[in-house]
Amino acid sequence: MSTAQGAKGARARARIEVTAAIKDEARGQLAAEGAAKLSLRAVARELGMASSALYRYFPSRDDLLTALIIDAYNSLGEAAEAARDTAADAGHVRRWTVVCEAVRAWALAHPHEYALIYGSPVPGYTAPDDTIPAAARVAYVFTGIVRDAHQGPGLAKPPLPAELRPEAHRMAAEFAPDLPPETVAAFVAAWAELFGLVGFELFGQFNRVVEDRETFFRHAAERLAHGVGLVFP
Amino acid sequence: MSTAQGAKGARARARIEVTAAIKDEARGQLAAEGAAKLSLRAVARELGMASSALYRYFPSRDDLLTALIIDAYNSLGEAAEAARDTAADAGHVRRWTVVCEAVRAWALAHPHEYALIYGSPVPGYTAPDDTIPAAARVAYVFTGIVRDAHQGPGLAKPPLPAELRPEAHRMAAEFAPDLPPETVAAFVAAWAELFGLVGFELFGQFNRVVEDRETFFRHAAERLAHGVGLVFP
DNA sequence: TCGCTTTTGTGAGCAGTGCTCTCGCTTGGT
DNA sequence: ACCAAGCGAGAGCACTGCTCACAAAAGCGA
Repeated sequence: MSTAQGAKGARARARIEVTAAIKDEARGQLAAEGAAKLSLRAVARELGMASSALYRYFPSRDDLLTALIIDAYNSLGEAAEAARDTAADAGHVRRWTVVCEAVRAWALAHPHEYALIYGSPVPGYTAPDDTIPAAARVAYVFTGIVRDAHQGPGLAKPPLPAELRPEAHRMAAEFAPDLPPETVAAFVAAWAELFGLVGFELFGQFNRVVEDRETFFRHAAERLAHGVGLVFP
Repeated sequence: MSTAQGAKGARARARIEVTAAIKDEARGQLAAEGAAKLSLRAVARELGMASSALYRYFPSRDDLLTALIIDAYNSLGEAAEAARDTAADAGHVRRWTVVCEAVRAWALAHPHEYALIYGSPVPGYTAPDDTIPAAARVAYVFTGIVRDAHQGPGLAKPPLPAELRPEAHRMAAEFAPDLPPETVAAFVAAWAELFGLVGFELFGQFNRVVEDRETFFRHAAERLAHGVGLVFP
């Protein structure tokens, strides 16, 4: 037999350990210098291994980056979920804005990671499929709040122009059959608009324009909540 | 004296000519492959000059990039202005959405340029001062529409929470003393939110989510107009 | 236990990058 | 006609992502 250790052979355990070490070091460089300056050789150097050895774990630099992208999505998702849970028994609008503020806070704390996932997608044009579930986590937190409001008496239906009805019905049928189509359409827009607010602040578009960004953002988020139909505090 | 030619000596003319050629070639590479793959050496190669000669015109790669950034802002600004002029005598909401759609169309037509200016700012953290006036052009088109509505009877005042009043007054005093503070605050938010919508579509966040993006965007833009207080069609 | 295959790690090497420096040539102004 | 400034060329440095042939090492069936 063998060492009868934890599980699945020491070989496999070492592999995931080294993989994690590489990602950690890479994440550090990403946070410090940005995705553009993330260098495989520097990561290998810091880990005391030959640069070529790193290719046993990630077939290319882009693959390392997409791994970091997934981690970033999950980190942001966790932050959003944690914020939702701390405000579990507040009103719907309050819960919405609390999560919005958590997203903003995460972005300000991890600017380069945020740029990696919501800025220009550096590698190719279309995101790899692995990123989709991780990316959906934040959105899921928001839809959960909307869903709660819908089950209680806290959701007003936004107006839905006739021209947009087919698309709204399609989106609702596919992603949230239990929610009114007008709500789903309004939510998708608010979802994108929220990240417009965060991105503008983070990428310097608000420099010399918005000063008190904290309160500005909070009220913008509140207006987004109203736009989705969240009415009670 | 001199050659009595067009102006300021042939030397200077040649310089701006070569500078333009470099920018053109660089813009081509940017559009084709993205900012990450823009290579000074490739530009020089394509122009038939030594790569070191290029440094007579742009002290560094980042300087070339910021030149392209300014050009991109101006190109987007021109597109917005042109759109505004084509709808000169439509209602305020219609003019607003027409300009929004022009911004979106420009972004879809120049994805890498858009990513360069509204995606992650690649060079440093703060944008060079030269970019500010160019960046303001688009915003100025929108404020022009809002101002027109304000001078006519087409502008409703959005609600302004007490907490946001100081900031709204400050922004209004600084940028648009002729507009109500509540309008200015709502506009700044709508401005950022608009680019959230465009960015999400362009960067693939709407993949598998929004199908009929044209009409989805149009109505989202309309709702933004209403949020700012634009009421008449 | 032996032997074999698969997995890891190594170092050299290729093609490419941004950028610097020195060297000559051309040009503009005086 | 001279001299300084501007401009282009080439070599070179330090760095990058990535590939390849090769050597240890670990796992596993016999």
